[in-house]
Amino acid sequence: MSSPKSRRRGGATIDLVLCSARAGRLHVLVVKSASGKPVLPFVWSVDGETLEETARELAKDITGHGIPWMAPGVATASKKHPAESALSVPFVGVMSATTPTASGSAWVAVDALPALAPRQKALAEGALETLRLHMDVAPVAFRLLPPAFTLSELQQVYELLLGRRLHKASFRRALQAAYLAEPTDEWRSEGRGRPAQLFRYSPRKRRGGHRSVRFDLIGR
Amino acid sequence: MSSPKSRRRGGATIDLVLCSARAGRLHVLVVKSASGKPVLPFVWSVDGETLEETARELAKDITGHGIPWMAPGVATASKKHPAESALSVPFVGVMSATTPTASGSAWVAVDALPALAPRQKALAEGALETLRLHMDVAPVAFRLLPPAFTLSELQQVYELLLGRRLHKASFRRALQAAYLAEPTDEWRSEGRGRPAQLFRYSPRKRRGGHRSVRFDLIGR
DNA sequence: ATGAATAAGTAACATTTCGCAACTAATGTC
DNA sequence: GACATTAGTTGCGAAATGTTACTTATTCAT
Repeated sequence: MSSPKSRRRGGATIDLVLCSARAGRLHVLVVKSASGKPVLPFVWSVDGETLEETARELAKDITGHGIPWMAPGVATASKKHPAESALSVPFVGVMSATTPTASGSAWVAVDALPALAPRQKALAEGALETLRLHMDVAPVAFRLLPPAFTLSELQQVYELLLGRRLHKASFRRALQAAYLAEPTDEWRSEGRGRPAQLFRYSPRKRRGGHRSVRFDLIGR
Repeated sequence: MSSPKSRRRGGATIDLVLCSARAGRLHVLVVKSASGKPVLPFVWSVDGETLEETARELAKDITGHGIPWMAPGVATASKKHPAESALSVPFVGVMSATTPTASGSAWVAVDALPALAPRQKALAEGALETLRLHMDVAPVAFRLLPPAFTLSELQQVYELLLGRRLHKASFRRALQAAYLAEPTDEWRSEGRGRPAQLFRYSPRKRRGGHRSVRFDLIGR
């Protein structure tokens, strides 16, 4: 897990919570530790690099791909870490469920986690909150999907993140008004029902773009 | 800065970015280090305590008061720290500008910071982003005010956080619809103009409370 | 005192957004 | 071909929001 050049700077590890959406549930990537137990990927903090740079390198080592969106999570020092690190600085990344998963790693649902070390379990469970915090301001939902996706898929991801069902027509109207997605000329037939048009994330420059006051979510 | 019981766990410091709003600008609390230079309050991470617990204790030591709202910031390992800590875990707290400031500490505007160590300067400059990230979901603006405040004061804090002017009537209607503030029977005369009624933050149980899709802020 | 200046607070109206239901369209299954 | 299933659209009433204008209460200058 720890490359030869790494030093145990500060006894802090960078822990990765890589997320994808499968079957309407949030999943995180789990690997096997040297002792065979399931762990979130982690690495000792490396001098001379940004924490996020280190996290992205680790992610690339594990998945073989760059991570389309990533944000820092909530640093945690309490509870037991698999490598006994004093402090974990988590990074929460998202990727498409269609990205091939390397052997030795597995996607597990966050609401049915295996026997992770307590700290890593808490980090994984905190990932959804981090995603929710950023989803209004960053293309989190879009990055949980492959480059081409259907609007139903996008809506399902939003429903997963928000934890509630959405209305189809309202969802599409709002999306269109924001000029965030562009239709491609491709269609996908999922078996039953009418084929769906594929869209691409392509934010166009918008006028206005001023955020308004939002009282409705304060205090639960 | 570092109490006798503290150990340099992990070479990580907890750095405090205490914020208040004064004259329409965001201010942070700066203290004098042993060598006389201005620094953000910090402490070496303490074993057996939650990071936030440690941060709250430090804040109480510095200000003499509890902090009405606090959130973890973005952990940073790059740039120079005043104590050469390998890693900073910042906490961003807010308090009323009316809270008496202890001697030896001073409020400075974030857009006119003194010669802080580069890392702490970056932490202070990142505070506004952290506040913005949470303001829709937590009573950040209310906690930047004293328990009793006028609606104009509240609006000014929102304008500071959002970075733009708001319309008075819309602001008040939205606030009323959210059942977040309760009028007191007190009024305050600020010198010129009609006296303003004082309000108190008192979130009442609301029906619904379901958050909606928000595309309008994605991708700047 | 009277009235200008200033700031708080309200009312009314146009515009936009949103929730909802009903509808059309394209595909697979029996 | 009838039917189930999923995608996508349309129209309407309700609710939220932006804007302008107005009223109320106070200080300050004359």
